Amino acid sequence: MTVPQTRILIVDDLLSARRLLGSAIKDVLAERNIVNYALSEAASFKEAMVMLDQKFDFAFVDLHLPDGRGWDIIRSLKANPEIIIAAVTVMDDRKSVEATLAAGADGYLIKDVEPDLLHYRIARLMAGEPSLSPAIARMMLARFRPEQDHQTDPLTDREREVLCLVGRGLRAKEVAEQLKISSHTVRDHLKSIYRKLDVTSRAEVAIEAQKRNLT
Amino acid sequence: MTVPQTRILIVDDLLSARRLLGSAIKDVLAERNIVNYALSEAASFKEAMVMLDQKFDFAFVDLHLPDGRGWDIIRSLKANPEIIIAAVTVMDDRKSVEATLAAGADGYLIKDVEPDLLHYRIARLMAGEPSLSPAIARMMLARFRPEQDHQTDPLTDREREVLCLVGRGLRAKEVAEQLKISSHTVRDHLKSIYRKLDVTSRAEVAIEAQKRNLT
DNA sequence: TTTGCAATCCCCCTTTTGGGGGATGGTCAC
DNA sequence: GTGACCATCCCCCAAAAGGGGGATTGCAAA
Repeated sequence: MTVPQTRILIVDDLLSARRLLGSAIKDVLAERNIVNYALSEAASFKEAMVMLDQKFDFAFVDLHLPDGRGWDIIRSLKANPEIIIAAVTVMDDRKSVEATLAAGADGYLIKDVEPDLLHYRIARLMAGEPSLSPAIARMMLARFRPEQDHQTDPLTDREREVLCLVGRGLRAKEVAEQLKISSHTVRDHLKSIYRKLDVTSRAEVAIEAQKRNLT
Repeated sequence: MTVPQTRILIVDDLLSARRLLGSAIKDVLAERNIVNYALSEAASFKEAMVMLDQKFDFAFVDLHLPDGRGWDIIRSLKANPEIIIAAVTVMDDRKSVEATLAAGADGYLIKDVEPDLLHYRIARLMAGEPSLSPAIARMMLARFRPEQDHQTDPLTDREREVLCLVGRGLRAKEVAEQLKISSHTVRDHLKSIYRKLDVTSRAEVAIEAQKRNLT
């Protein structure tokens, strides 16, 4: 029997949460006929940190620990690129979600969900598929949509074009060549953009362009 | 009986694909005890365009039509913000996926998938949850990860600080005040950043800062 | 110890920007 | 036709940015 052991880590300060997750995970493992596994648990940030030198195949990490940030644990665990990590937490705001995904999480499980759904998501996750709770997926989708309503956007079409190009880092002269207009005109449009968006530099314009997904 | 009718649109140039989708959708509708529905089909971009004045509750749109781009259909349909749209297509590259989500799609179904899974995803989608095929979800996740390893990052800590502030749109003088150093020094660091990142303007620096999540 | 590099400061110069002005022709609504 | 925009072009000027140079301190590695 030289089947490599499947190593799983659960990080959560609440015993009940660890139990719930643990049993769901065991169910999934049983379904997949995996018997050779080791399930480790950490009840705090500190406990987790001392386990980080070990290699795990899967990790379920609560983001809000009393003594530390789950994101840092995720980042450290991802030093092993093979690992699959799920963030486990209550609902969070957009910035937390993005930070979590940026840290390297492959899934984002909302805690208080029906057991069936939890089981399903864990199964998918362990099969190697990213798994996001619907609310999280919705946030991610929103990230890709140009957020400004076209009604509220005070910019004209031409100004948006200029915004886009300047947002890519082009100088006035380059934008002028691209649009086949005078560089004077480019700067005029830029002035309008500054006025309308209340900014005063190209760096800010670049930021605005990013916000509007005009890359 | 004044229950409002559920209106569904399928856009695909292949008859077989329309049949497959249609039957899966009917199954889901049956499951949810919805009998009062109308299923419309369009076999081409042109056919779809003439139907856009109608209001639909759900739409399943193939992206690659012989005579037009599915994205444009999605964008038009989204004029009704209540609609739920799924892009239906074969696997695509990252830019297409992003364009699709930006156009307003709530789901992204890969065509040649097991019928069970298709059924499941459609059910989820019609329940109002975003639904992405695993491969698509993976791409989206990748979008959030900082792509450069910190090892390869040639910038010093101080330079990263400057990068961050300039990336927020501050001018040299303002950065200098913030860091309590001379504006000369700020510009020196900026020069190093330009050299190391191979850029030549603050706008580009702002873009880089965004990429690195140093907002 | 010498070498290298990060961090700090300064000077010079040219180009670009930011902000103000004015001008023309076009379109669209009232 | 008279405003109200929009897009286009131009001028001026001060400030900022971009790109060289040189210099010092301190620290860590070779």
